[in-house]
Amino acid sequence: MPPANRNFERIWSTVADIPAGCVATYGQVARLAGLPRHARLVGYALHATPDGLEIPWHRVINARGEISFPPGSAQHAEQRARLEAEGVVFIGGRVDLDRYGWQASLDELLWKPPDQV
DNA sequence: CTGATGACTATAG
DNA sequence: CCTATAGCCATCA
Repeated sequence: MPPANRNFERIWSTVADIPAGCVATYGQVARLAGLPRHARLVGYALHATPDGLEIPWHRVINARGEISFPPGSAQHAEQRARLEAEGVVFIGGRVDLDRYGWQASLDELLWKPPDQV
């Protein structure tokens, strides 16, 4: 169990707070998780998500509003399918972040387990 | 230990 | 729209 797992837990927790029908960028998740400038770590954390931990990973996309998986890959197709199932519309392979971007409310940010505050 | 890699971002030209 | 640069961190060879 690497010590870095603590950062990963924060990231997973933040991703879990993303409501259905919304999307968040890697940098946004990192910032809300208390890890600014660590967008890359978010991607790595999601990649290293342990089996059994179910989080809405598909609601995390890059800053351009596009899926970061290579087009044509199974993961890309699955992520897009999951988002579209939640009502997210893709235009030209991109999502309108102004419309679907998650804007965390104060309540959501404060809604964290005591040991993480 | 060192260097490369990755589901990244922001800024600048 | 593109490329180049720099920053950041965990993991792996």
